[in-house]
Amino acid sequence: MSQTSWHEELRAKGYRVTPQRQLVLEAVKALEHATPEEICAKVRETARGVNISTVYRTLELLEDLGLVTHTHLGHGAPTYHLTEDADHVHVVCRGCEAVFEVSPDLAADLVKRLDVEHGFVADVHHLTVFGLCRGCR
Amino acid sequence: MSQTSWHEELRAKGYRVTPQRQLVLEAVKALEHATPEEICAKVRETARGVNISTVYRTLELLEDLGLVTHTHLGHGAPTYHLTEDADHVHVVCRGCEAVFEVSPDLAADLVKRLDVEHGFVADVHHLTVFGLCRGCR
DNA sequence: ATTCTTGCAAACAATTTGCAAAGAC
DNA sequence: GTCTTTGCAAATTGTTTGCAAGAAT
Repeated sequence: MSQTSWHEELRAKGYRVTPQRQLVLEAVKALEHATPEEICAKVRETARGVNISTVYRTLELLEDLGLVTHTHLGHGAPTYHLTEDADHVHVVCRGCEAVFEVSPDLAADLVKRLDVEHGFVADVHHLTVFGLCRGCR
Repeated sequence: MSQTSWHEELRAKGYRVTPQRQLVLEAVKALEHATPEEICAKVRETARGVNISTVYRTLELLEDLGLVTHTHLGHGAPTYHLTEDADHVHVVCRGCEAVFEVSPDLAADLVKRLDVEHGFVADVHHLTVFGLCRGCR
């Protein structure tokens, strides 16, 4: 995904390329699994700030464009990451709150059976499995 | 699970059996997949109302006792149901918002591999798979 | 009588929205 | 210059908390 490709995709759809949108995308790329608040804080480290509502609006836009995705890793705010970095399933330990990333291959059988037996196409990348890790069980 | 068993379990732990707690549990049983607000509304259909904060506190207590569990079926509030009715995996269609319940057996392979390959004990009942159903894909 | 539980109102966290000013094209 | 986007403040939604009054044991 080159710089120019999403710039042009934006413009082609009548949207505009703004510094805020570039900064938010860069923050998502840099942070990995960041909440909107964290992304906002990261962007504010640079000179020009960005308002939290702009972060929300921008994340929604970037998600529509398919550049970022989000997951719910627990109770609070969702976390965002680049779609291209998203080839994993999230595993969250309820004991120590640790978040692991495992191969989507582990869920291959589940995905296949949902498709064959129910005609359902699962989005593995949004999947989060809760439970207890080795140290906590 | 008989009436008396959880009443006595409550008392044994120093808690008290109150009408509110009985009403909330009955509402969870009756509604299935209900949010705290919905449970509150259901209870208010009966003569004596229950405050929303009491609903939250009661659900937390009932969850500690293992009588109810919750899942996140989307963006908003979590949904609660009886633990004994919880032997299924939730599948949510992002197209039509429909919620399906499928056999936990579908996830057996995932659970086993998480255990064998990562020492992680997955809680299938809290699992929610997002994707597109037959009609929406 | 003691101690737990409730209701209420206020605090809190996460998110959304209306609208005028600023910016991209 | 036109039309989108931003910032700001206010409104919304979901949840928690402090505390005095009320209820269970």
